[in-house]
Amino acid sequence: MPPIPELEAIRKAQILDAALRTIAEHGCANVTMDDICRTAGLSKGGLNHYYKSKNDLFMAAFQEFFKQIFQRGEDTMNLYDDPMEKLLSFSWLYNESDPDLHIGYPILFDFMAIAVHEHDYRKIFEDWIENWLALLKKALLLGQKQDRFQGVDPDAAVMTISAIYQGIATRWYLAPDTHSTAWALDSLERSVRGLLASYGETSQVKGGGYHK
Amino acid sequence: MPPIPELEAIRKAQILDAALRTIAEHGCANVTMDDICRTAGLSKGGLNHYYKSKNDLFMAAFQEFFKQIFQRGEDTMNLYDDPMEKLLSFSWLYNESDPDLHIGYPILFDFMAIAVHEHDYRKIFEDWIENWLALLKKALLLGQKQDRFQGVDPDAAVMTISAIYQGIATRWYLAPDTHSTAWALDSLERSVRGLLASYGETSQVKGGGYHK
DNA sequence: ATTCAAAAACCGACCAGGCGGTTTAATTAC
DNA sequence: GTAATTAAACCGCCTGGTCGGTTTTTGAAT
Repeated sequence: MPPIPELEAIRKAQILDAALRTIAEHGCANVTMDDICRTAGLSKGGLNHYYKSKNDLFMAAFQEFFKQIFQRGEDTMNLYDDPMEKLLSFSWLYNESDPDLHIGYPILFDFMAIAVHEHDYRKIFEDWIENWLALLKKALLLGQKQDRFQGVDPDAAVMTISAIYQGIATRWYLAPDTHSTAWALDSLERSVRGLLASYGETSQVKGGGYHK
Repeated sequence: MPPIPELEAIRKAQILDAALRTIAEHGCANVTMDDICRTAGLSKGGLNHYYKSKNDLFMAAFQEFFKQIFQRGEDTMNLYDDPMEKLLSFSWLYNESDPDLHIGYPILFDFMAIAVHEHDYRKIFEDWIENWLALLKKALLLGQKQDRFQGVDPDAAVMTISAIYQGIATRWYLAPDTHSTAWALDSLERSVRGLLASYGETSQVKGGGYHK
């Protein structure tokens, strides 16, 4: 008989949270089940009751992670009305005083390294990206409904914008001494505005030389 | 007696190459010394003669990797005379039929995941980035000497350009089904041109709303 | 209300396998 | 013959997963 129906959900959330924090601290390669047990305040057997294997736990933890991060992005974007502000609303990714990010970035890097080799993990990553793109696309199409971003190819543009976010994030997090937050924010805005403007100037940018 | 004096250099190169290929195939977390030995055509004892520990070998392998990649970037860039062409000359990073890249990307992802936690690794990454930035900066300054890229802040701009390369690369490699090579090349060119143009339009892009 | 049985939740000692590193034996070159 | 280099057997540690046992909770029976 289940003592309380929601106990399982509580325990699982507790374990996933512990797993994510432990992975972020030690890195996937070095983390042991014992570490996670200790962080979660459970024994090996107790943990095993909810997740059969290490891989099961990791998969669940990563999915939970991506869900949370995306939710935060969506919520933050919805705070803005202006399409361009929506597109630039993910600047919270470059907030060095946000403790969640110091868990999130290590996990993301670890995850991508695994995704290179493991198909299941790669699929999760791809789906996550698809969600981001859909979110950005909504903002971009809203702008086009207001006669802005003329000539912009929505699908290609949101892929690029999202990639720019990621590129800046990579440098901002891994080489913070040289890549300041101010640089990240300025770069993001310049790049995104520049990209969108590039569609307006010419329908085909390829092949032509650059003449100021 | 060493049959040939330069045997050590040959063996080390052979081992490093084997290590890089093995890491790329299996991922850092799963690779064993035995794997590398087998790939290198050496025994455990033989390998141990040249590299005392796994960590020694990995450090050396990663340094070798970054050296090679950078060398290739520098060589390729030097094939071009036009500053803008130089800035865009790293498009070989998005050549899916280049077998070296299918070794390079896995290694880079693995390396970054480790660099998050290990200071020594992070330092190698930062130095590598510094080298790229210096390379790009040379091209950009050459352009400014030709009265192009006016108003562009060289240091900030090359950081952004380099970050854009990385962001596009991340998506292009990890989600190739949706992020085609054509998209990568087009995105790169649009983003870089757009970024550089953004400096010319206004000296301060921040704070203002976007009005088409 | 109290007792009791059954099921769920939880614990932690234990085990087998795999790993990095070491040591010992064999082989080669001169 | 000897020194140097390679090969392979070996060792000890660590880890993930198992498994019997223990506690806790529930619901029914008295």
